[in-house]
Amino acid sequence: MTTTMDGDRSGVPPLTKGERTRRRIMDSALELFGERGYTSVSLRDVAARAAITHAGLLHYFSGKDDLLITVMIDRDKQEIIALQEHIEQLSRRDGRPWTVDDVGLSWLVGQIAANQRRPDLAPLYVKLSAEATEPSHPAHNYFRKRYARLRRTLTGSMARAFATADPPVTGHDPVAAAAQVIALADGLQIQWVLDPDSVDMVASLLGYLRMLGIDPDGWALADEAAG
Amino acid sequence: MTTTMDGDRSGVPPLTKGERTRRRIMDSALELFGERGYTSVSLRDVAARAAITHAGLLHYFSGKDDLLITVMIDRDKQEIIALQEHIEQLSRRDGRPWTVDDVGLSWLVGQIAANQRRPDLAPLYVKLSAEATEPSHPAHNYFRKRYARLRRTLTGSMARAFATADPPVTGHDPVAAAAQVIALADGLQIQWVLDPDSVDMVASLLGYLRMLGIDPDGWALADEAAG
DNA sequence: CGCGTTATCTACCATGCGGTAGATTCTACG
DNA sequence: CGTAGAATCTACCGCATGGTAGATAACGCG
Repeated sequence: MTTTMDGDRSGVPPLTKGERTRRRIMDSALELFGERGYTSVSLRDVAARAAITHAGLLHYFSGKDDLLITVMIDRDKQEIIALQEHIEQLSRRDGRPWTVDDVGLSWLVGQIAANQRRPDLAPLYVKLSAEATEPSHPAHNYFRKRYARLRRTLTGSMARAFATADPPVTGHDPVAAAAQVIALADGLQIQWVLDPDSVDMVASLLGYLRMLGIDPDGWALADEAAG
Repeated sequence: MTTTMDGDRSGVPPLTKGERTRRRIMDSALELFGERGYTSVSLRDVAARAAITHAGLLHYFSGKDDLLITVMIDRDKQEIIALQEHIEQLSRRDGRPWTVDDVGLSWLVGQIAANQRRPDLAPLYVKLSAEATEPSHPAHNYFRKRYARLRRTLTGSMARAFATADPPVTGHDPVAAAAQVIALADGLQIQWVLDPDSVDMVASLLGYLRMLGIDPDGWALADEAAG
């Protein structure tokens, strides 16, 4: 259900047994949190999916909260790595150094497209970000920071897209547009997860960007999934 | 914390004791679900806020699920009534029969504005709609229907707004635009609930509508709250 | 006022929870 | 191959949960 046990790539880090188990736990946790949210998933649930006892799980994580934030931060790292690799790949292909500002928007759309095809992560973020709204939630601060970071990054991308559009876009505020495109992506995912036929997330996002004066038609949408 | 006990309006239905208790329970439930979501609120929590025992609560509702959907459907009824009253009031004022299509969009914006001022309902819908994403959730079907209804209603409003705009808007699909404006409202609320200073929901919504070619400047935004 | 109905309480149940303690099995390295 | 240390298990704790049973208290109508 998660990953095969012996899929070790040629030799470099032989990955001790404990590390493998830890990974298995984190994979299971990510799946289950996506399926049913944080609060209603028990440590025993996660442990069972990882073929372990819940006491065994607690050998690796100090508690349920620890498991959650560890998993989320790990997701972030993978996301950032994937984005950087994508940028490097593009730069190599075009013999030109692309930046985050250049590819941020197309990356966002690519992520949504990936979610729409292999629907694992969308429910995770939909459920968790809503739960984490409560200040006492263990992931509250994580999500505040995540959204702040996302807005910052996309503000840069938006400004860049405005500047390089043909004709250049002058009437819109990149800060507001960044928050708006994030909101749109989130809201679309809610409707889509509730009823996948009700809405075409990618088309809607691209339409929105075109409305802003940005032309996404030439984008090579990042096709690979996120991690 | 909820309503005062003797706020009975002049006489018509003297409201039996049981009915009053039932109302008190529903009010408490709505508050708590908004504060902490459905799953993590216990019947004892709700009962305590309603100054009753959890067993006493179960005299009125057959179970936790029953309580949830009863409360949500009740909210819907109040929402619809408030909308109709708003329409009638406008029609009386202008001596002209307004319809839902005429006021739908301004109503939506008014609701968001109300949420932004008195932040009770926004967290409720943010948390519940995310939880209800899971098909086994007791409110899953409720939310599917709610969103479908919302899209239908706003599609009409959108078409009307496009037609009556100056100049009339031709390039946009009312169906897609309806889903988009709902998504935008939802997504903005997530960011706003997480960090109220991060985003101006009303300004963002109005900006979006203007971008569509709709001019909301003349709207008399519905100022009163919803329930 | 009397009394049936309704509302509410106390007490209980089985279940599942997060977390801990300590015994036991397995791993991997010298 | 032996053994220290890591990994994992069994067993338990206290607590909260949703729900039930039945006794008791309050209401409100005749």
